[in-house]
Amino acid sequence: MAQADRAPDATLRRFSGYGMKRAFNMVQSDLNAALKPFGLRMITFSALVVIRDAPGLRQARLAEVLQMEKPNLVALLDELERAGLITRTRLAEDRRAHALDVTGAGITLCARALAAVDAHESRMTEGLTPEERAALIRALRVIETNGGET
Amino acid sequence: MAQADRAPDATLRRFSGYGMKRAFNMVQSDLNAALKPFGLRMITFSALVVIRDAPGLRQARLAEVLQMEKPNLVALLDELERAGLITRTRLAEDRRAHALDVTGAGITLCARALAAVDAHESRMTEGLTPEERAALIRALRVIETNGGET
DNA sequence: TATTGTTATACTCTATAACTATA
DNA sequence: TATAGTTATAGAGTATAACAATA
Repeated sequence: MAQADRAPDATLRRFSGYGMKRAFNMVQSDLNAALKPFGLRMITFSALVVIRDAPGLRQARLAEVLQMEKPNLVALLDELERAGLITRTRLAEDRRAHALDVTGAGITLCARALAAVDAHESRMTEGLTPEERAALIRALRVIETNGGET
Repeated sequence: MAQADRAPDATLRRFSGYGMKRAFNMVQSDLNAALKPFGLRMITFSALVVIRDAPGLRQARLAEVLQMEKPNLVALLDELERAGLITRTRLAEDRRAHALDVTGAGITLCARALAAVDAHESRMTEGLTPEERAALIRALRVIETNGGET
């Protein structure tokens, strides 16, 4: 009878990682749906925002910031470049490197996508107070930092 | 000068989903490392725990609980069965269905793996008070629920 | 007809090795 | 010799269609 009342995943619910995976699955599908009208995915959106906020940065640095391997960045940037949202410019001071910059069209799209992602964030955190949302983001950062120390 | 002080991903840091992805990446790699000595991965561990806590449940139900597609469960259960941790038994009342159960060896391994995952959880949430950890889990559940309503 | 478990398959994400051109 | 970007490739994880056995 205690057994019947217990959710089958009650043991797993005690772990923050389980809740994170399930919550993130929801976030991911809602976010990708929100970005689809702009021709963006979660990862291309992230790259676009970072390049906009750090004009001229190199690919190796972008890979570092977004915690991805350089090879996986290539197709992604090809995609953004083909869409006319960013440019790759060979640097005069080091002709191996490319400077990344957002085009005018990219800046416009980035701003509109950001508004859509703000709406997505509001949807997903509905029911949380601003303080609870801030505490969530802080707690996630603590976990990220703890993991990075390994 | 304001620009120089700003992290390249400061705009993204305002979104809980970004923090969730980064935190979860850390959780996932630490957890998989913690489970490796037991021959388990995150997903096989989760399945093992759920089967232990809900003996006799069917594959379709397990897929539902773990939010995965039935075809993806097959290889996973083959793996647990080959390792001697679970059994699949044809049901007399519905010979299409399989009842899933954990073996004695499975129960022992499950208990030991759970202790390792508890230690992992402590590592990852170090620096958070018990109240902050509870609030994190609650906030993640709110987000999961908000997503499910879409 | 519908459902359980299964097979086959494809698509995304991620990780590594090795190449090229520059330094 | 080392580094930036690239190519090729392989492994997870995940999603869908369709099948055999059973209801």
